[in-house]
Amino acid sequence: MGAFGEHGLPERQPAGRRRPRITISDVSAALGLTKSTVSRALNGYPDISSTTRERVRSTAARMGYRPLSHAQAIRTGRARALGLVIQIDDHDAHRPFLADFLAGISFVASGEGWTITVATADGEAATLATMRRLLDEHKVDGFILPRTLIEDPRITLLRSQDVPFVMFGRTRDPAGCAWYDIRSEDAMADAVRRLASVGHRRIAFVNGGGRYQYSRLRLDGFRRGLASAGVEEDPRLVRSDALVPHEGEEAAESLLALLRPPTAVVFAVDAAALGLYRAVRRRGLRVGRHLSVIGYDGIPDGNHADPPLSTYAVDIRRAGERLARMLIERIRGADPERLRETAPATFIDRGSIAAPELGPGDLARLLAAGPATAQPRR
Amino acid sequence: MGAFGEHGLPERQPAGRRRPRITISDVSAALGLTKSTVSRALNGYPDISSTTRERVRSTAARMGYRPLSHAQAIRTGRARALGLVIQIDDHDAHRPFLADFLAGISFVASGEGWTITVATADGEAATLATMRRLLDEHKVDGFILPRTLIEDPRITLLRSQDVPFVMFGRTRDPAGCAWYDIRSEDAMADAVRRLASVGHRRIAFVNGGGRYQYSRLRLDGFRRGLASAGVEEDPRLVRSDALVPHEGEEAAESLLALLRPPTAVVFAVDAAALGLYRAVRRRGLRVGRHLSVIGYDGIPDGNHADPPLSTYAVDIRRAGERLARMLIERIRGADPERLRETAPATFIDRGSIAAPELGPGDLARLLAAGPATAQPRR
DNA sequence: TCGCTTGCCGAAACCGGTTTCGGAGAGGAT
DNA sequence: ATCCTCTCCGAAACCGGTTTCGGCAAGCGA
Repeated sequence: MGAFGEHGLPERQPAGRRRPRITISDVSAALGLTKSTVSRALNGYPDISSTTRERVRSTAARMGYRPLSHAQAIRTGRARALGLVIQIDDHDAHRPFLADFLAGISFVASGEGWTITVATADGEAATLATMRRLLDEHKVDGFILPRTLIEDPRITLLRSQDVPFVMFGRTRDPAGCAWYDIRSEDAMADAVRRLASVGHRRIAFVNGGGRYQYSRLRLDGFRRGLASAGVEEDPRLVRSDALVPHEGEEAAESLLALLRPPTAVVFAVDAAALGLYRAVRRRGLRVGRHLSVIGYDGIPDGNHADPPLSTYAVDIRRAGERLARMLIERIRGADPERLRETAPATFIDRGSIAAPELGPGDLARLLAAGPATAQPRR
Repeated sequence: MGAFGEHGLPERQPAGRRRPRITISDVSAALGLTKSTVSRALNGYPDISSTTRERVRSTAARMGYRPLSHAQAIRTGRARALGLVIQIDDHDAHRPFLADFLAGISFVASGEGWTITVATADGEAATLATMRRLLDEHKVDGFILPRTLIEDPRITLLRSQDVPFVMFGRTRDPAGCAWYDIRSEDAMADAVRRLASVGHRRIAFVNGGGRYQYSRLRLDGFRRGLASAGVEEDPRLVRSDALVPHEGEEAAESLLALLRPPTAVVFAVDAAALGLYRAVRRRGLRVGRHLSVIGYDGIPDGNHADPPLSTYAVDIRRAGERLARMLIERIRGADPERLRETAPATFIDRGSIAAPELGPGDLARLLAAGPATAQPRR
């Protein structure tokens, strides 16, 4: 009795009958303790006896008490929220997977009673401004940084403010950084080896954006693949900055215009690889038969190309899960250098690669014949 | 001088040199007023003289003061956050556009100093539980509901708790509901008229999921299109519950197996329409030539089909903007019945429709010849 | 001139938590 | 028996705001 006596019957229901939350005062009153004791018990302070601690824990749980995160935030400064700022002007192969990525983050965050605050921003400056605002207003306790750059101003900002963060991707200067990343460099190397193993010797590489750390890694992987397959690298077969179909198409055009064109092309980005289809189709040729292609990312669009694009799929939901887990640990004080993980991508063969039907010479002649010979094969 | 005297030099920098936020006390001290006066001035209370109000406003602005939303929330119960719960097991044609949707919401929300809290949930029960949790913890002030159902338990929940919300889509019982929606029913009618105008008389319709309100509307639109084109409806040409390529493929198969198959198919969902391509290709026929197709949604995948899928595109960023705006107004007390908007979708002709080359009879004979005649046309 | 509104602001309580400080009581050593 | 040290909890301040309440002064009518 009297547990709610101090409150004078809470009949202040705004309009709807939301049941009135139970507060820490309710719990303390029910236990005959003070708020401070309950608070310290629940937060594991050492000056509370284990008997009391357990008693508090169990009745708090039984009463369904959960502290109001922003009421705590006002004192502790921590909102129990993970921040994610998505730069929309940016190319982002992950965009089709954003829902999966969020699902992974949300799954872990919800389990820990944390929430996710997302924002979008147009341009690098706006991204930084948004992050600053979120920090300034204590809306988030840390950030997940998608698509890290070789030199990333976000990292500079967060480091200077001493704000916890985890990166999806690596960066040049890893000091104090925690990350989760897919070893796409291994995928590139694997792609080259696969192509070489069925007979390709002229293998081209079309890379992604130069500012991204992954581009550097994937180029390295491509070269490693060539080396391990015993194929000498030909610099004329390398292109870069192809992120969207249009750019991929241009790269493909310039490759096909070579005197000795490649018989296979490895793309660092699926979306760019789809551009090659257009170039090939325009010439009346067929991907997979006349020209082998491998992409990376596993975007769903690739499934509907003809033939479907062979690629490396990324488990992006798991990436979200791991990143959320790591960020929470990081916020709780874990050493960032201990929070570093990578995972492999998975090859999916959908039919866009095959043994070379023609040598580069024959292919060149076929191409030289021009689009004229190759009209709509309807 | 002395404006910060009470504070005794704020040298409590946690670790990084985050500049110490300026609080309402800083502002009031600088003005020689009390916190309460500053608070009421900024919140537009009538018992503050307009001179004082302006003086407070301007110095607050000059000092860069912005109230801590969770400090206000503890008293007001409002967190200045918009909630978005994404049900991931759900089919969602909007998924590829999630980033755009968020961009729209974020653009408006940021402009007003609000934030977005997103969560994902697996299944209807989990969605409701998540919403309840967010409400219980006062994490959000209202919700944007994507993909509304004919009977939507989320609406029931929010109505009963008197929580503000806006729907992306309509619902059966609109009492107390605010919404933004695309008039996809008009798009379906337009699709039929387009097909009829180039000579199609046997036009099929493959609808989406039966629980969604949009399915009901799109079927109505399809029928309206037939009526206005003077084509009699044939119930054998209507399918439903096709949301993904696989289901669309099945629907296409059963339509093509008819004694008098359609010469054109309208799909309520792009993703399902892509399934038809597979069925048609397997028969050695060609979309656009032998069978016309129109989809809806404007998903990017459709661009890479061969021929690209003609469809109706939705400006989903704008949807996000409008919904955010409406939700904020709703939270501020606007009448929901006043917050209702619809917008048209835009037809994009990419080449998957044409005048019927064959009558249904000829098409049937061609189909009856079986896939044997129609092997890989490589 | 007096009393009564009215306009305007300060004082203080309050929201739901956290954290500091101090003291009561138990136990051990002397 | 006295003193000292821990252990454990209560009291109260605090975080950064909002809101209630009351009072002072000016303005007004009588």
